[in-house]
Amino acid sequence: MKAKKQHGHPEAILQAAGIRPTRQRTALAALLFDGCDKHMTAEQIHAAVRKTKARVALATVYNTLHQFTAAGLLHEVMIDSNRVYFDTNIGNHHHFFDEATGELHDIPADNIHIARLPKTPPGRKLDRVDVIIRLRAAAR
Amino acid sequence: MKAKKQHGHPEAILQAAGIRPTRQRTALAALLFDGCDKHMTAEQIHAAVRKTKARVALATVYNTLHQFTAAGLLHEVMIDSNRVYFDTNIGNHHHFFDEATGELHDIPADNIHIARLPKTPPGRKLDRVDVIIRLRAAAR
DNA sequence: GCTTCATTTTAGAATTATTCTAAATTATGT
DNA sequence: ACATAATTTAGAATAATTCTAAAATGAAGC
Ligand SMILES: [Mn+2]
Ligand SMILES: [Mn+2]
Ligand SMILES: [Zn+2]
Ligand SMILES: [Zn+2]
Repeated sequence: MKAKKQHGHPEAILQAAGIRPTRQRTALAALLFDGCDKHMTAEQIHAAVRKTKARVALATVYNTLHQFTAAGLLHEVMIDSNRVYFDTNIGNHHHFFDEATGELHDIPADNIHIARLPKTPPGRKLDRVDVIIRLRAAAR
Repeated sequence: MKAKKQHGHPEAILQAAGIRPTRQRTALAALLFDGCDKHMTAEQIHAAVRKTKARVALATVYNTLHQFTAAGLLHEVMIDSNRVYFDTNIGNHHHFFDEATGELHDIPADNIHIARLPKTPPGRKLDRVDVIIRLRAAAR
């Protein structure tokens, strides 16, 4: 009754993405695509799936997250040199990064205006523009 | 005859930053603060200093880079989940990241206009805004 | 120049996120 | 059911970084 965004059965999402819905992939999809935006590390996702009845090896968590990313179901966010966050919000948006807690929060794309973007160097194409607003604990 | 930006003797730079100019710190400062903007990883800096007569342990490279960063002589740039880049350009600017080569290139701050920045959450203060333009090899 | 004490450097071990390997399991097509 | 391909798995391997505890160096006082 509170879920944000559309979300179908995990199996249907995987089918639509051309990924075979195995037991472990379905368990991970159910966890990730519940309609709420999430930013989680592989370890966090592994811990979360462990709390359900499903058993999924850490290597499978990594494999699956990379497959989901390749299929466009997730985005990788690299912000902290020693963790990758997997973002279930695949729309155009930016991030607050709270350095105190390591948490990421979304900023809708239209909350930030970027103008006069320099043109991309020759032989390259623009992949994406990431804006990261880094936050620290306030002075007092 | 071609050096960009001001740069004094490495020892003077360290003195001014309140860092004791030891042999290894001076060697690293000489390498980094030659007036040209650089984006290098610890391993790259270690390799570069090895080519000079100076002998510096990798642990010392890491220690020193962190000290330089704490003193405001360098900025850390986290873009690639498995390397930290140390940036000698400490002014306000942004980056192109070439995913093909792993190279970083500066974008002057006034080449990008950011408007309507959302206000920082309570209890937090804005540390910095990083804009990363990710590039890939062009289609053909 | 020596002695002393604090600071710095060092080699190597440890840590941690992630990837790899090769074998075991599971799913699919017949 | 059988054969075959895809997936999963445990554990080993890798790689960036940090830690440890010992050795070297630097500053200060004599
Ligand atoms: Mn998080
Ligand atoms: Mn790593
Ligand atoms: Zn997000
Ligand atoms: Zn830069």
